[in-house]
Amino acid sequence: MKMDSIVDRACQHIQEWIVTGRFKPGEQIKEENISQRLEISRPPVREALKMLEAMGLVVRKPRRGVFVPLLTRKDVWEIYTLKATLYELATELAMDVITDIQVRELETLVEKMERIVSEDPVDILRYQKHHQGFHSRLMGIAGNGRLNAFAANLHNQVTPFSYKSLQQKNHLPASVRYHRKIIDAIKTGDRLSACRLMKRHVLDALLVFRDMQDAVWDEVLPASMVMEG
Amino acid sequence: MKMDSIVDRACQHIQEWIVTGRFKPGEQIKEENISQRLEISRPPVREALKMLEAMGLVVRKPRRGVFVPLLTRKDVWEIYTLKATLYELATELAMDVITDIQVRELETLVEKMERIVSEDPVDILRYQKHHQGFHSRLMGIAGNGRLNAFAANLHNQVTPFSYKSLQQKNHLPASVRYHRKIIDAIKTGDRLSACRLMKRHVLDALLVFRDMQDAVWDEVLPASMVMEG
DNA sequence: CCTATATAAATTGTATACAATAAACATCAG
DNA sequence: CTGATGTTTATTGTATACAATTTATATAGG
Repeated sequence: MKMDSIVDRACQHIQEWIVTGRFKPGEQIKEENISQRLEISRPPVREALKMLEAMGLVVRKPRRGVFVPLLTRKDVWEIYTLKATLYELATELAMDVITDIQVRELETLVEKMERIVSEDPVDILRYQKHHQGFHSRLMGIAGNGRLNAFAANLHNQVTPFSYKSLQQKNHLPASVRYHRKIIDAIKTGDRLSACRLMKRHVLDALLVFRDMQDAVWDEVLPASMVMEG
Repeated sequence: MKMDSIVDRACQHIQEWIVTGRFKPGEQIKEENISQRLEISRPPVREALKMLEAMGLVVRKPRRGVFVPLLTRKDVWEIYTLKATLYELATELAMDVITDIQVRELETLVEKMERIVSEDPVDILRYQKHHQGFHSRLMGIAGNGRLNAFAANLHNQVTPFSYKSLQQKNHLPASVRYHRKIIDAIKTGDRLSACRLMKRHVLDALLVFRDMQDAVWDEVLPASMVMEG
């Protein structure tokens, strides 16, 4: 049963709207707009926006309003540098406690990813689903709640920008190869390789960004893109 | 000039009161208490508490109120595991861009720490000041704002618990030795050693925690303990 | 025709007021 | 005397109302 307060629900909704692109980078988020959309009054909306502000998912210009952040190249660098190290740590922690069954579950996901990429046409949404499943499952095995929450938060901060690049399916083969290597390293207990591969996999997304300098953000993402943390 | 909103000021004040132990772990933070102490009304206080909730500096029990978290052993493990990796990353990033002058500045701080530890009695507060100065300066050189903010946040989460252990001055010699080794590794450009030493230095604090299982949290810290981020 | 200023509209920032829920206490039955 | 139940009180949750500031627009002057 969901007994969240209306503030937490508002927070979830706004976050989803930001991450999925219904609110686009640079766009202003007006309190009254949200309050009548959610049929609540303004104070809870303000509290929700303050939470998102603390999470870095919106920025506040004093006396002007709150806006979806426009990430600079440095922002993207900051986020991916952190994300890479965090996922590396998750891999390290997970390998300390992972069971054979869990390894098999991860490999099953990788096999699904491989199958989807080999098909034509490539079902990107299904690939994304399994890709996210792989990483979120690994995070769960790592068992560090704060690590998980922060990594998910960083993910949400860049998703509105990275979605278009993910559609460029020319990067998928490289992605799936990384996951094959990672799961093989995990299977053989090669911690160092697994960690290094994971780090490089995340960092590779930075290269993807370089190609789409000034893309247009008019796409709307499916709700499944939002990471709960 | 500080033109923060009263919400941000309230947030700062409450955070300081938590980190310095004026609000103790487990204690309830009542909205009206804060509002009359700061001579503002309750809505801004609520917004400030929501920010702190998003930061993990307070926990909310629905319809009960907000409380200063009581960290479990797992919480402490989560925080220090993350903090160690984050400081390791900061060292790595800093070494990519650090100048000779900045290295000298860091070494000066280490020398001051060495001098203070060799004195009798040991001025722990002055030691702490330089110790924090060393790490925050290194973070600044690393140049990743999100890394800095998150590391500071983790630091603030454990400070109310670690303060008493820091008073146990038997750990200081080991601490200062670590910093000497770290700065030497930085001077010689030995990245791997510098990073490993930094990581182990942070993780060492976990051992300190083991000694103070069920300490009493009746101390009040100086305001200088609060990390701005 | 362009620019600057003044006025009006819209939006955020803050306070006051009310409703709902949970904890504390007292009262009464066993 | 102990335990349960009802009442009271305190605190959070939510809504409404008002103040302050900024931006957009319109008008007047150069």
